[in-house]
Amino acid sequence: MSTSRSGYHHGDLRAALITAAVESLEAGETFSLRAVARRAGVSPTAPYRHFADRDALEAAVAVEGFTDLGEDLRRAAETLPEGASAVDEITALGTAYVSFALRRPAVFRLMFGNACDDADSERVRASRTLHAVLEQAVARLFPAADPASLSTALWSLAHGLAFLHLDGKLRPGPADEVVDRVRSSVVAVLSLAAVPTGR
Amino acid sequence: MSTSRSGYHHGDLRAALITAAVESLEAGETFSLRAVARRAGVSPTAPYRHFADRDALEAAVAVEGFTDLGEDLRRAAETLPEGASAVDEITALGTAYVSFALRRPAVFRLMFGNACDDADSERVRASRTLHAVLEQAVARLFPAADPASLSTALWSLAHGLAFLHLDGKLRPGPADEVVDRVRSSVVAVLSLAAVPTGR
DNA sequence: TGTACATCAGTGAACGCGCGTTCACTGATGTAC
DNA sequence: TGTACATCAGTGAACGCGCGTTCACTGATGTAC
Repeated sequence: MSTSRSGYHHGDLRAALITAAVESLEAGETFSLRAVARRAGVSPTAPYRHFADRDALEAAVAVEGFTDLGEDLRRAAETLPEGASAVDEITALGTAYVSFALRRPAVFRLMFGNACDDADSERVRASRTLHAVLEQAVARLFPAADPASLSTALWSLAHGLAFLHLDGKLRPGPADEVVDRVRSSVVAVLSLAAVPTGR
Repeated sequence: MSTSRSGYHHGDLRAALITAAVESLEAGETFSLRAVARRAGVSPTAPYRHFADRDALEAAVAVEGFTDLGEDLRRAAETLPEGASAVDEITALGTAYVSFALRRPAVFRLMFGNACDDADSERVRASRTLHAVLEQAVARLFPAADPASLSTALWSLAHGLAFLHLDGKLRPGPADEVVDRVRSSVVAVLSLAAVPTGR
């Protein structure tokens, strides 16, 4: 593959289109093949050399999003201080998840906001990888718990926090507050079992 | 307001349009003012007698959605058997929430899938009412816990479960399974505090 | 090293579509006298 | 009770828009000889 930029042959238009799509989304535009091409400085039909149709481009953007989110989570787990507790680690993962959603709302929506039933697409695989990573972390941190139920519950907690913030149902606030809210949600839920109930 | 159906004057087109919009969404169509008018059997411009623009109609649909969801939650809380535990009640509320999302996915998405920053709209108020109802239930069921943190956490848990099912990240399955999954998520999270960790 | 040529990766005009919205209009309704 | 008329709630033609996609095309590239 050539890397020259003659102006006609692009070099790596496929990657450039995905980047342009992400930029376009993050600029608040609605996703459209034409707008992406425009932003990449290319004719409206050029994307068809690299993607079968609009949906294929959208799927590629979603896959990139899942990859990025996965990296964020990995980084969050790696940069924990020595002696961090299990709750610290879960909080760190949850915070990374919610932060990603708030930092890149349109990409996050695109990743999750589609039914996308084609069972074996790269896109579905990317989301399953994410789930597996979380499940392994949960199994390691809470070896006595049922990893499937607990990872589903914790993923849902983070996912719900993310979307409720995104949709303005919970006030977004500065970055610090997000950490606090994630932590206090985790703590509230974890300490629940020890607390007397109203019945 | 007249209730005759002469064919020209509709009677209650406002309500009919909201109903048509809900039907249209539940039929899997993308939301559009023209499509809604078509479904209501009325010209494309008739809605403008009742709604300022497309967004106003959309907001009205969202408000109706919040009302319906609120009723579902109230009904779920009322129909609990005698002697149900706090966990039973939380599970029932969560199940009602997730069931609503699965039964009416497009309406649920419309209710939540928009930033909608106009702070004082009926729409925002409807969603706040929902939050308040949940917070009261939590305060009653778990009087010793911090109601704000805990209700946020539990709302997020249900909301995340709903969206992850909707988006195919967790397999939907039959209705029974949803109850099971909500219950096992709640239980997993509640019993976590009592379980030894991997650190 | 030079050249012919196949292939690749773009262009740009054109298509049909459904959309939101405007406008001047008109049929139906209900009220004042 | 009958009629004139204001108001209300629809119509339907028209607009401009951006979209996804097709098509025949052409410039650039790299390889075989």
